[in-house]
Amino acid sequence: MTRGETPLAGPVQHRRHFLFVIPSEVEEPLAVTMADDRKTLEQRAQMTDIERLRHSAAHVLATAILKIWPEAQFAAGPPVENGFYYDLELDHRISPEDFEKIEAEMKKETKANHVFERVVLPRDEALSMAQRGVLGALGERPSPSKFKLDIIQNIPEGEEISLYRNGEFTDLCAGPHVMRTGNVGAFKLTHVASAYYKGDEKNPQLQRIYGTAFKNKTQLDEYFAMLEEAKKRDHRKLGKELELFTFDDDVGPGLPLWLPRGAAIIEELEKLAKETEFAAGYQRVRTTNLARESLYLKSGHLPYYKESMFPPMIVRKGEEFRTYFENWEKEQNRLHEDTASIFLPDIKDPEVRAKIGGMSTDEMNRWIEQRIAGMGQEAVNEFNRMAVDNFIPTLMMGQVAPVEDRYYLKAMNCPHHHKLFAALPRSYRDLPLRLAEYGTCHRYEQSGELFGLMRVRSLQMNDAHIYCTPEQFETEFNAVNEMYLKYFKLFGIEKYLMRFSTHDPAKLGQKFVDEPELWKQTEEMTRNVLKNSGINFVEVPNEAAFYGPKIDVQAWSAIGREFSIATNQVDFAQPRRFNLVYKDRDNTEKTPLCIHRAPLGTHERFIGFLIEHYAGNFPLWLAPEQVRILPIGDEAPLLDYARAIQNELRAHQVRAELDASSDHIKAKIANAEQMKVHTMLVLGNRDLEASAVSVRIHGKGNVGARPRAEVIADLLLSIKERKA
RNA sequence: GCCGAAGUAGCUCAGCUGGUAGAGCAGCUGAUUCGUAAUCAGCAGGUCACGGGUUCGAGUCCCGUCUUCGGCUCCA
Repeated sequence: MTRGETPLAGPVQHRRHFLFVIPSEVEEPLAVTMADDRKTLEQRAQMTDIERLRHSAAHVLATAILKIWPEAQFAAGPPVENGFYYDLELDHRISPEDFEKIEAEMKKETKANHVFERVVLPRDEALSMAQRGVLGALGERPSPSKFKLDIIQNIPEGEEISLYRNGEFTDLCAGPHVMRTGNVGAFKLTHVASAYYKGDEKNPQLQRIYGTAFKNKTQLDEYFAMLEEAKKRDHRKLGKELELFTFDDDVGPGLPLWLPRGAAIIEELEKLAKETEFAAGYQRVRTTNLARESLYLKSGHLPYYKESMFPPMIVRKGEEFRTYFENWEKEQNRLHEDTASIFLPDIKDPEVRAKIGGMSTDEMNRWIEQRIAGMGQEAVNEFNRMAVDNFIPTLMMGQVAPVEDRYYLKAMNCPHHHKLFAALPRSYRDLPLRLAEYGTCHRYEQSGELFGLMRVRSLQMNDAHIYCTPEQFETEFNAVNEMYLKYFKLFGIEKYLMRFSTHDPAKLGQKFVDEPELWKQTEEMTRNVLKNSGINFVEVPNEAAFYGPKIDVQAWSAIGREFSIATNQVDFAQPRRFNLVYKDRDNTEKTPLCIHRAPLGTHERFIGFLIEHYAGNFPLWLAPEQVRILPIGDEAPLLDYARAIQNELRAHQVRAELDASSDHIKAKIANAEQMKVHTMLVLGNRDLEASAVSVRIHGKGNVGARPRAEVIADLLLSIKERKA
């Protein structure tokens, strides 16, 4: 798989967070997916105006680069979400310092206002042009346009081949383009990155020059102003400024440490989830962070998911003894055969191993003597000679470190929860059984994938597994979706999308578990639930998990960053792997369905999302510091009054601080505003005399003085109701 | 993991082609007693990410490591 993404059921996903994952039996070949996904000419023609403009800007960029470096080899130059890029091969490493020079050439090209001319031509002619190096070039060149050549060779027979010209520049291109280069009104190169040709690391590595383009300068400026604004909301920046979390090299990459202010947000989310789930009939459970290898063998996560798990902890020195064992096994002599014939079956027999495991050294020696009693004297001598450094450690392997005894940090909670299901005899009366846990999971994300709080190696999910009968499924699934919607409403998440991934009946038994009826049934029910609930969703065929249909929940933060908050999945395979059963009405044992769900995803990602969503201006109930009391001056009676108010608030679990510094009131306010404290209570002698407090709300300013009791009551109500 | 860039005080950053490490904010101390976004002064704060190398001399040049950031098919 590319980029070491775990081979999961379903396609490789970039910057996606997997709630939990079960490997497919058959890894999906990537190449097939690519072939399937090739865009048709018709699809290509469907470009929006801005995409068309940006695609043309990519041609202008190529033109400019060729003016400076005529030998550059171009690959693909599409429009992308916020601009365009062009991939090229060039010995000179283009750096941002080159941008000015390139942009100047681009400017010349747009000033010249060349027409974009489309030419349709036969395949052999296109091939010949590529051979002569004229595609993606300003004219004939000594070496062929190799990427263009490759692209032409991959164009299906019968599909029209076209090229576009602007001035001296000719490029293989399906189009479409704007009329003239002058239509590319305003542009700017933004960054340079690297990319493999066709995204395959076996292919040459190319330089990717990114830029953006707009109709005019005003729109371009607006775009960059928006980017500036977005930067201010970046959760990494705000996380530091607001003292929410930190990373430390000694702790390790991707392992966030939550400062008190950040932990306060976590506490609130936990409280929210616990209340909501309790009301919805969930039960809390707690499971360990570690488990034996055998658990993950049973769940099927090993070896498929191994790459994404931290390497195992091996109890005692199993590896070392195994090496002895391997060396010993390699010995090709009579001794080997004799001893092997006696001891190999012993070593491989778990019962014998367990027996040896309980022996003291003396007992073991006696046992060995008994086992070799039938051998000739010569063999016994030889055996004794090598027993000390070879054979006994080999046996001890069975005693101290069997191969199975490895422990892994858990990467998902489901196997543990399945064990809890299995811990008690279950009847249909126990279902649905909803087990919830804020469990800490560890995943070995690739170093290049780590990204602030969005992609970490230590994470806590607001996880739960619902075990139910097929009859209960629809109600349960609907309830889960209701919960999602409730949360969206609470957090004011307006832009979201649920991607409903279904199976392809043609791939049953390969990509998808061979349960045609269950697939049909659960997909139908899921579809109904989605339709009836008015949820914004799209159906994505052929992208289901191996074991059942799933829903990915995507949301967009205020700065347009996409978040895959959670996946919500149906699973009818894992309960079977774990032999989970309940006794049904008819006294037969049946396997439950399992729904995996985590509406808030992980603390880490969700808080990252919230930081950007609120730009750090959290609503009162979530604010790390809900109230700060700011006395005007530091006279004793005033400070006593301030402390009394703080104590009263704290008694009601309100996160209230007191600024008793010698700063002037203006400075105290500035400090509190900077830390985005939600409510500031300004106290002067006027307030003291009137038993009042002056309320100032972050972002709103002074809202006036009111009686102390009234203000406190309002604060408590607002927190209790989680008002926006 | 791969490619590229970056790492200087708690934070934000300056430090030119190698020549004794700097500012603002935060911190500490003192003064200031101020009614809604920054009162004044003084002090302290650094193994220039880490480890090697070149050099009379390295924050600066070279190599390696770590971390962070931007990317790694939204596809002629």
